[in-house]
Amino acid sequence: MAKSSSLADKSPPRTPKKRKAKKNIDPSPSPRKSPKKSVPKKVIYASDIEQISPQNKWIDLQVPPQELRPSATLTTGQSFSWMVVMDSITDQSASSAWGRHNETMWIAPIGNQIITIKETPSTTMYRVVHGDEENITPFLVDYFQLETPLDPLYSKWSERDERLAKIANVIPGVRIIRQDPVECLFSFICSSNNNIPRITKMLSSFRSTYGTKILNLPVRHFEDGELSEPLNDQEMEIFSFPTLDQLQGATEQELRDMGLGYRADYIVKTRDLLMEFGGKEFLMDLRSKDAETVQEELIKFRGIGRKVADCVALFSLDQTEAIPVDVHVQRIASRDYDPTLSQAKSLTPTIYKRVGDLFRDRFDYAGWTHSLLFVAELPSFRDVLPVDIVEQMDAFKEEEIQRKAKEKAAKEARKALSPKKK
DNA sequence: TCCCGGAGGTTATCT
DNA sequence: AGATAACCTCCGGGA
Repeated sequence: MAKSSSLADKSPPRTPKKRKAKKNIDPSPSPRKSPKKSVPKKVIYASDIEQISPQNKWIDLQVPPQELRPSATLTTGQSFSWMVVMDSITDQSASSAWGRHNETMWIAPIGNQIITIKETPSTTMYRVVHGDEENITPFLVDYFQLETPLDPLYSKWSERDERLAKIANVIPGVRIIRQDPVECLFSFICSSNNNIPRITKMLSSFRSTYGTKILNLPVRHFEDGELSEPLNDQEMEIFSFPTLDQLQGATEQELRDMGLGYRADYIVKTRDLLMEFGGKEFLMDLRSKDAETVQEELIKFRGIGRKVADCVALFSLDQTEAIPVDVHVQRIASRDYDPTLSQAKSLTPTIYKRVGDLFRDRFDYAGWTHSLLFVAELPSFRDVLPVDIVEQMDAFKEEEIQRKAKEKAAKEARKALSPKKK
């Protein structure tokens, strides 16, 4: 029986081109890579933002820390839209929200609005910086899924897992955000084999190339603890995330030139297939489908494997049991639930499911649980965790280094022994 | 200074 | 089913 499916017919086998022999074929060897001349960091400063649409007041979402902590929710890598707003000089502001929990203020374009969020000790506030104030509260209640009480989930998880209980105790309010599926889909295609700073950069140029300009935000320089005056000559342009329609003209070459790399091809093909399937509506309909169907449908898109599919499912399609398994999640599972997992050579489909099941078997809303455990691993949360938890993490990390070194040595030895086979 | 491997994966090919 | 190489690009650590 022919092994080629109709899908395979459409995508010709990749030409077995070999890797380019030469490594650095960069045509322009970066004229002068200015040697670490400390570039002043551009920051968004709170008092500058306050002056935009001053008639719009801060509104209290009336949600206690146990139910929502933006500092632990916007920093987990589930959304690439939120930017840190610096609200004091002591704040060592980063430009992206990734991995930071000491911040208290953020700003993001959501749809065609720009919203800023402020975390206080007792609640979370928001202010509409740009756009219609109407109905933003219900929108944010939906966005943060506040109708799903988090505290009872924390309690149930904690009963089930002593270690998690210790973490839950010190990291309240980690939630899954309910994002726009189209944005989520394209964003996570960009995340493959990639790191957060670069993903953020790629998406930023993606937005500015195809999205709609919403507003200019004033920026300042921050260097050596000094904050400059607002830079009148440069502002940060904020764009909406492009709609499917706005992406119609995008070509692979164009996307490559933007620095998306081989993902350029994925974006174009996914756009086309999504149009064929019915566009955004197709994705919205998946919200009411079961987990397997959602996986199955998402994996049909180019550039979307299990991991990315589960990201999209969890972060935008209401699939509360979806667990995006990456090397980090596998580490957690291996360390805390099933040591035999460390034997696994690679993240095969079987292992992938096994890892996810370890969470799903223990916890309701396992995708949400995994997020809390994932957050706990971020370096910036070390100082709030109990000592024994941190020690255990470090010990395992050390073990892992040893194991890897051993594996590497064994591999080298094998290679040296085996007669070079071409 | 240069070079290499890894970074929150996916795809195709080969056992 | 599992293992492996290739893939854009950027960046930090080791030689």
